[in-house]
Amino acid sequence: MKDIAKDLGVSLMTVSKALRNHSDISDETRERVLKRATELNYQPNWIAQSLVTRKTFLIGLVIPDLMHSFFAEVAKGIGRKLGGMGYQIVISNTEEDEAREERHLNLLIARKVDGLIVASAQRSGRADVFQSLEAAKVPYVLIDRMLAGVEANFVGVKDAEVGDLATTHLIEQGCRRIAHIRGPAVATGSGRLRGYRQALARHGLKAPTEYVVCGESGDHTGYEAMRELLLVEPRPDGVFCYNDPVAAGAIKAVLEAGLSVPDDIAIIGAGNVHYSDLLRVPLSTIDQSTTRIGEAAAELLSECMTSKSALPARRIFFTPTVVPRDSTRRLAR
Amino acid sequence: MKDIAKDLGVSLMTVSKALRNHSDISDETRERVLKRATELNYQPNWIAQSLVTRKTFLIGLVIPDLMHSFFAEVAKGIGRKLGGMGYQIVISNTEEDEAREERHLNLLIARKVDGLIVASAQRSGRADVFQSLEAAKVPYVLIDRMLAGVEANFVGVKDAEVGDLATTHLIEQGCRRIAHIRGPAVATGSGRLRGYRQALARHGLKAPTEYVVCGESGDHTGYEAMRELLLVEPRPDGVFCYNDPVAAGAIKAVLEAGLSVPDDIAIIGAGNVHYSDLLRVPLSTIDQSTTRIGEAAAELLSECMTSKSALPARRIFFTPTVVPRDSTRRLAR
DNA sequence: CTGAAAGCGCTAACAG
DNA sequence: CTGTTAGCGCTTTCAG
Repeated sequence: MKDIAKDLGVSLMTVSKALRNHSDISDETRERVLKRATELNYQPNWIAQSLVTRKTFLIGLVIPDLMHSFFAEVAKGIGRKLGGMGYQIVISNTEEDEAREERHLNLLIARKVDGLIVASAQRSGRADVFQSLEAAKVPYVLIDRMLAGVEANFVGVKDAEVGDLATTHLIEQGCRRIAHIRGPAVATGSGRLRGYRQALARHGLKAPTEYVVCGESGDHTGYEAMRELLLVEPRPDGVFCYNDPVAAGAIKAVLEAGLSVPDDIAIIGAGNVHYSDLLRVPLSTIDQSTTRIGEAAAELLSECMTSKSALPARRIFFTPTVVPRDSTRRLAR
Repeated sequence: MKDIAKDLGVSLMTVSKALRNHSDISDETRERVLKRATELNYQPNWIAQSLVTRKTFLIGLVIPDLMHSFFAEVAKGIGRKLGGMGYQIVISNTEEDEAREERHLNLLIARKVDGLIVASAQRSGRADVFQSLEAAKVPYVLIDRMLAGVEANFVGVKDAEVGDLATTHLIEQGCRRIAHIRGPAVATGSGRLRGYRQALARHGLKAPTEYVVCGESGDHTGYEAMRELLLVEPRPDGVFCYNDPVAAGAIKAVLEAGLSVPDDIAIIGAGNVHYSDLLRVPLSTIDQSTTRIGEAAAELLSECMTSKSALPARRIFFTPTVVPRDSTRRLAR
């Protein structure tokens, strides 16, 4: 900028204004400045700019697992929406680790991101991290995983509803001994479990405690958990899995044991990841409007960032729906 | 910082030095500063810091598709390695669009990232974008997709080798009419095609031009391409697909047509994405050491960023290997 | 060991 | 319409 100003015999300010086409600059001057700028291949320094404007055009995206299609899809939706508005995304993969998440969140604050979108790995209760967010006045929106006791913007589905829907679907397909491979102790994990129990209760079904086993989040854990479940007597005839990757692993275990999906054991997941339809047995699942979650979160955040006064927290819930495929298609009833 | 200095009756400089535990500060002063800093919950402002030190601890990661497991896995490897060194990753999803990539690259430069890792969507030849990188002196390393005519750091595999390996595997399994669903016109796409042709030639096999059809990169395109291929006479008995998602889509199309994989048509992909084993038919594929690509790229970049003098460009090639699974397991022969 | 001066590259606010 | 002044929050350099 200094060079341009010198070359053109104008002041630094004139250049600055011309470059951002500020109103009060003559067309002629603006032209000259712009011309010289491209000649010199001038690149504005965002750092300096950020320092004075207090705006970085950086959004922090904190998620537990990039490899999980669900989050990758959400990330894509966010990137598209926010990218169009000139923001860039700094991503942080917490690998489902609370301490790591806290560290990264603080780094992002120190970096002065304009906003934050978080699918938190915090186990229920531990919400102190978000205190610092409030203190730092960084607008943020939670996605997918609600945090008990945090009054914050949220976009996602009601977890119990997902569990209820999935379990009810299995019951309608004629399953009577329904097991659940549960997820981590975050809101989604415990909410889906609650929904599962609720659906069973409503239909007067009981499940022994061994019918709820612990997966975590990946296909590998689904496989292991299912093998465990296969040893339980009486053997379940339906399994609701925490998410689609877990369900995919579970299907593998069932088939390996020489049993059929869905005839011996019906399986349903949650999340409707894009490759569910291509699995060993096309997977029935619960759709959560993944892409729209990302987009809605982006929009909500953008409103928070634009508005001068702090807006009241809003919660946007999408309605989950059953996507029936072969893995629960039972002829019998 | 100003507050701390005032409270303690020392100068701003003393605080600054104490905070970064610079050598020449008495232990006592340091203690006092640190104590007061935590009391006030002081958070350093990285922007101001970056402006003067010319270091942002930000790495740009430019990839064509976050949803593709391959890139998600690479991203994870990079994040883990570089995250441990204090860097954060700003990600940019180009969606295989050259113009978009160019725009994002320039944004990242303006943002003064310390380094760049790029799986470029540039079609062969168009390498002018990377001129600006050189001009801006941002260290960068290319991954997965080499760029003709760009003398740059690279980490990945030799594309022709992948194509050759896959095709040869099909031949060894007894296939004689081998088709190829090719990828986009980037290095990986054309390299794999070259390898396919090379393997056919070596074994004295011919393939009519209709045996090479165009997919792009996703499972949907694989499905469409395969349907097209099923109409060709004589029908192929083996198909090498650009990547695993494409192969997954292709399998779906074959099964839908009432044919068997691998008996009627054997199928092999490339990339060894983590769910390959869970597909309709467990997918044979070519492993490219995905995670190690990410890690190696991160290490290479970190060396470039650390070294004061510009290092000569290095190229790291991993050796691709066949991962045989059911989709090519033919009893015959 | 501590501090004063100067400045990173840019912009807000106001004066000419 | 153009320019001056005064910083943003921090670090580097060099003198006490």
